[in-house]
Amino acid sequence: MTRKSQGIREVAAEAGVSVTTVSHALSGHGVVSGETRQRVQAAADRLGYAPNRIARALRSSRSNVLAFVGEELATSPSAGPVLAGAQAAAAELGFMIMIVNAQHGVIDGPQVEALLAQQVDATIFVAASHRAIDLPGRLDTGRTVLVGAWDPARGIPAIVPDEVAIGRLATEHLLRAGHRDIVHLTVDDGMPASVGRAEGFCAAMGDAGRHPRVFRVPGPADARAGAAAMRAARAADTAPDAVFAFDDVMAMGVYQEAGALVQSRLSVVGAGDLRPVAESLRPALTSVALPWAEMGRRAVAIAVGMPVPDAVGESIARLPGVLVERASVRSRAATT
Amino acid sequence: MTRKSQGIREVAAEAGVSVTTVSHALSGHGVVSGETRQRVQAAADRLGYAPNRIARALRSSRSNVLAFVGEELATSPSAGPVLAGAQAAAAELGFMIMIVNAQHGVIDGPQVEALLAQQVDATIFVAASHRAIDLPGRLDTGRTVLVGAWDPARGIPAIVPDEVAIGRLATEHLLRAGHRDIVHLTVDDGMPASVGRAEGFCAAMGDAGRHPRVFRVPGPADARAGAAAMRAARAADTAPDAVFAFDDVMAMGVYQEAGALVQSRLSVVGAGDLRPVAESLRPALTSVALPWAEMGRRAVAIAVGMPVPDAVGESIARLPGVLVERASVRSRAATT
DNA sequence: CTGAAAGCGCTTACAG
DNA sequence: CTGAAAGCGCTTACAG
Repeated sequence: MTRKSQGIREVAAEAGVSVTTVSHALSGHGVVSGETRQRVQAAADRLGYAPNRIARALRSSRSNVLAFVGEELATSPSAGPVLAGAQAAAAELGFMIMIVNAQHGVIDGPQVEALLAQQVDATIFVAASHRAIDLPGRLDTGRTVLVGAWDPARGIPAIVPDEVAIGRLATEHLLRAGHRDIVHLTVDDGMPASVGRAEGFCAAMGDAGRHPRVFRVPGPADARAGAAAMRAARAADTAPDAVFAFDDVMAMGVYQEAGALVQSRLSVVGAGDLRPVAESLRPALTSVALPWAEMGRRAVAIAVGMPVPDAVGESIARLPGVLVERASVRSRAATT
Repeated sequence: MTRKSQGIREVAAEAGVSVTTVSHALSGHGVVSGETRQRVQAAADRLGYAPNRIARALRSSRSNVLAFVGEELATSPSAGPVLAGAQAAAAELGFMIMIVNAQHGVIDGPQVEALLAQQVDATIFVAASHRAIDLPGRLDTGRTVLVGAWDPARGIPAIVPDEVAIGRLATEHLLRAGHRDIVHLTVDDGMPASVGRAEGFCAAMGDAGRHPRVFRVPGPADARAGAAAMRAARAADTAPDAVFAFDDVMAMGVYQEAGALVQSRLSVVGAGDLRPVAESLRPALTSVALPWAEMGRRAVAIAVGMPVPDAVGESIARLPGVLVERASVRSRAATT
């Protein structure tokens, strides 16, 4: 299996040049004649040679590995998609990803030390929920990027979903379908997701000249909350013809509370694009997908391109969501 | 931030010993007097020294990093939990985890090469669905363990869920609750999960002296399939008093098809413990959780303890699931 | 354009 | 028990 260690020396011998030249030719860093480069490449191919990344890292002090510190890797819906996006981007750039899990929001000290001892080139911290955080000092190396969170106290580059745009997107989709009496069902937890989406909803309704009606219930944003909010909306109101729920799980509560209506004439859109839920509901739920994979990709791009410590400027990038249309929005003759 | 590189030399100077002694003292590999060890330790602590893992890896040719190759990291429900379990176990053992994603079941060649060039000590391959696979040759290094899959052609250690035990567990729970007319709703895809769980169901029913009735519909195992199977069961049969659905999503279909019954007197148990679904349903769904985190832990234990290539013996470990009780199983007077 | 030499930060025989 | 020396496999000034 493991071929008898083919090192740079064997390649040099095979190509009839020095190891220095092999290094130059293969890394593209030195200046080598085209002819030599080809001979070296051919020799390397023949031997199946790939430079030892450990040796390279030790010598050059660039490991080409990125640390991925994820909160609640096991259960957070964002963890997998962000990680997959980051991994893909890293692969394209020749980087590997090393992970550590932050259970219950706390990062194991020894794990962080190990990461640093591993000489990672930068670290990506991924929050389980969109919020402000206080990054542990040891991680604040000047080569860190935050995903799904930001650190108000430090100038760390962050990349988060554009919650306002997400609320707008959902609402405008409903408006385009001809709905006018649209309510927004959400939770009063004061988090960026709920306040941002509500804000986007209100803005879109305002632009359309409609009065935005928002029904907030106490969190957490589960099916029970969705049902409760729907109940409140029906009690307070002439029947709405569409609802924008804070997320897919709350939308599921809407189905439970008003199943017959949803079957017949109430349109609903959720957010989060939680596949097993959105696809299983009937009618299948239209939802705004959060840009998790893209967030992962961007995080890697920033991390890799990051100049040396303290040259980074503070900045928060907000990424839009994307609408995933399924069957829960019926179009309806516009009546104003 | 980054302290001016505190190396083993600085520690040696601080402790007034040689670097050799520092290495011996800190690694625990050499024989050092207790007094010396303490002096070294104190010096290391004072300087905040942690050995450079890259240098250590290069010299000792043990990187203390494990490769985690996961299929469909973004969407597989098992990926997160397995990864979290593996990460926790690795941390305890002083190992780090490096990940690569296998999109659509294919592993990027360059990525695998990079993994090997990274000198990972072993690799853990995690399948998105329980099945037989054919591990890419380059990964078959003699230091690989499979999770959620096995390779019939090679003697690679594998660890999978015990589907039969899972079927048994769900069924026996229903039997213990006093149910007798229990049906199993599943899919005819011939995969280990569906055939194993059905087998466990039949065995448990047999033990209880009941005739096992299994309704199979064409896959995939989505809510539509669950509803169809439920429809078939009701058509074929006097009404069952309980159903064991292949998984939580099919169970959701049962709720959709027979909502009133589920509210009033039909007990149901699912499998997979898909949180957003199981917790959102009403009544909340009792489900058998798959042992994903434990599978991850075990995989790491095997990987770390793995002797040198070709000393490994073929073996498949099957782990039981655990019942997560919620509200969908009512107990009922036993009537035989 | 090419190569001899030093060295990244450790660990590991090997002597003492 | 302790330490001087070699060396892991590369890259990187530096000469030629």
